[in-house]
Amino acid sequence: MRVTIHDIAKLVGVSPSTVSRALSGKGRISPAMRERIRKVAEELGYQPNMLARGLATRSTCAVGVVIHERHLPLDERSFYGVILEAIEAEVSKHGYHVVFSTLRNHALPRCVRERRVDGLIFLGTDIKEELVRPISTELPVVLVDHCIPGLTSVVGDNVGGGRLATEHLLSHGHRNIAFVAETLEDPSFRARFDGYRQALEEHGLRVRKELIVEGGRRSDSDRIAMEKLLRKKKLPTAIFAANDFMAVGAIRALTKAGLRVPDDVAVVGFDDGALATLVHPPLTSVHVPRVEMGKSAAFCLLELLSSPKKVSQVIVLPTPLTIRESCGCRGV
Amino acid sequence: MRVTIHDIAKLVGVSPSTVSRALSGKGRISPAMRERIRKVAEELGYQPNMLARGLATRSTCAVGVVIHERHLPLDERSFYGVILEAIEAEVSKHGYHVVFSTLRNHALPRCVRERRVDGLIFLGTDIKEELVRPISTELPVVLVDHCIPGLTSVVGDNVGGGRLATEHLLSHGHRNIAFVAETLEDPSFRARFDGYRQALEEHGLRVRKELIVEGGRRSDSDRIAMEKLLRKKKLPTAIFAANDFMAVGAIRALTKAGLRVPDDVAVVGFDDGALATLVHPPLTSVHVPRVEMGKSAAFCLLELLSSPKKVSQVIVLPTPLTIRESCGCRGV
DNA sequence: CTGTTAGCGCATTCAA
DNA sequence: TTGAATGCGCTAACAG
Repeated sequence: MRVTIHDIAKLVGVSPSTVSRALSGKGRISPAMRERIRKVAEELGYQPNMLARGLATRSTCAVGVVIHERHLPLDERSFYGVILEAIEAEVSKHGYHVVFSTLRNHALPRCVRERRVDGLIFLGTDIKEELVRPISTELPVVLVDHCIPGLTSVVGDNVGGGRLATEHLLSHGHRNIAFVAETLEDPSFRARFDGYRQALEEHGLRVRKELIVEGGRRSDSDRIAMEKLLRKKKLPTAIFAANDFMAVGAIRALTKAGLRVPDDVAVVGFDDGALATLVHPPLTSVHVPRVEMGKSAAFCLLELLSSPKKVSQVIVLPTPLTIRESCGCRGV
Repeated sequence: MRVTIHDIAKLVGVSPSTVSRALSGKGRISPAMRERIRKVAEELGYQPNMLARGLATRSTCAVGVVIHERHLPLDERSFYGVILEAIEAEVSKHGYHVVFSTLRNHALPRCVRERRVDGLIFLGTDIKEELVRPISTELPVVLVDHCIPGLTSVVGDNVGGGRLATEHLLSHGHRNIAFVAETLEDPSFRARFDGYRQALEEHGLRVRKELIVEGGRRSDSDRIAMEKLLRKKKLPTAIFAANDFMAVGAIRALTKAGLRVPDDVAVVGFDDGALATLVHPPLTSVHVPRVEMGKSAAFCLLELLSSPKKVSQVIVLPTPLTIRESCGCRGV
């Protein structure tokens, strides 16, 4: 049995509540007594049982990080791992723990049912409003990479990034720019597409249906999409891919087809993750600040936890373009 | 305030302890009464407060998953994300939660100090024995990707995989096979190297120092290593890379240098993650069964949790070679 | 400033 | 089979 405040109280000759006050930092207590108790606690190797404390204070000092299983696996293609990690780094600084869980069938996560967490961060676009809104009335909730009216969320500037990428290709003189994505049903990809459209329209160009290809939500989505694209009679001179995975797939498919990147077809991706520098030519890509997104989400949640009735906000993080070579620029 | 067993008790007209028995499934109770209570609980939307239950039963229904910060980021280069996910999938089936945390400075993870978890899974090779052994006397511990005598661990067959990869290259007729790694200080990479050596020696060949290159623990380790290698007067005809990241870097560096893969230099990697099919040519790689590793680790831990004094074991998972094209085989 | 009392929500004796 | 009493380890309200 581990040492409790009772053990310390007995040893010091005070009451347990005095020990509690000395150790929890709350409540008035004389500095001398506090030091004495602290020392004994230290010597005894006392560690508070946070579950007990939580039961008494009705707080858990834990936040849930929930990701929908559709966004899995958390492998080389996903960037939620980095966000998870950033959240953990941030909340742990403030004494909070991370309960990681996967959302299956849009069912209420067990960690909230069991009241194991004080707040929740949802990762990804596949979060149903019907699920989140009821939760948000009981617990502070922060969304990452997704927006629901009235809820605090942290997102990258997908529209702006889409414009940036497209404008960059336009500035290289391209007029036939394809848009390649897994699916336009995903809100993030849709937003990136909107940016693409805006940029085109501002340049007096129209979105041409035959230049939009989707590969579907599947592991070989890139291959499917590129097969569709390469089958067209007239190939685009540039491709804006909705994420790095598709961009890398595009480069591979183009190379295989005997086309040179960027000379025959330029490619720009979106995410700017580790993949971008792993391919040849190095991928020009819209940077999504994943670490900042995680940090920011954690920060927002901690804020909500400390001041319950804070107003919700949408934090849009900038997504600058990281220029490498696949767009046709000379290597930096 | 959420509904508690007292509310149910009052409504049904029984004592709280009866409700507890009915709902927790433990203790004798008449089936009729149980059903009655269950129904009311259902109607009231009762959800047990697991922290309270944990305090009473001194169990948390949570396991900690700890990764050393050196193995971060959890980005496209890491495969611990997948393992984490597999662990969560497995333990959640049994009602357990995952507390995810990062190990900094080899300090005792807070989740164990605060007794928030019933058991612990350590991910990665960078786990000091001095840290883990004391913990393991208090809590069941399972190691993934790392071995410490007397502790249960789940690892891939690194030595066997190293042999397999090397033998495959030997079977292609290669005699000058380089070994490229981030660092041989890492036990996994060291084991893969040992497999490489064994295979060579069994074929009457010796390890040649000039064919072993390390890039160091850094983000551009692949570049550093390949620069070293390409500077040699005599190039190898094949490269066995200690992981996919280095293999991909090798392919990129070779391509850049005007060499063809696999015609001029064959390449085999290790991990067989998503990267392997993202590069051109598709990477032949030793498969590390990450999902199985996670599942297996979770299973071991759950077993230790249910039967406390189970003997420790080392589970070695097979690492077959996934043949694609970078080794010189025709595409499958 | 400190001790006493009374829970937090649940499980688990022991009687009945 | 059920109820009453007690405790898990800690905090908090109220006295003193």
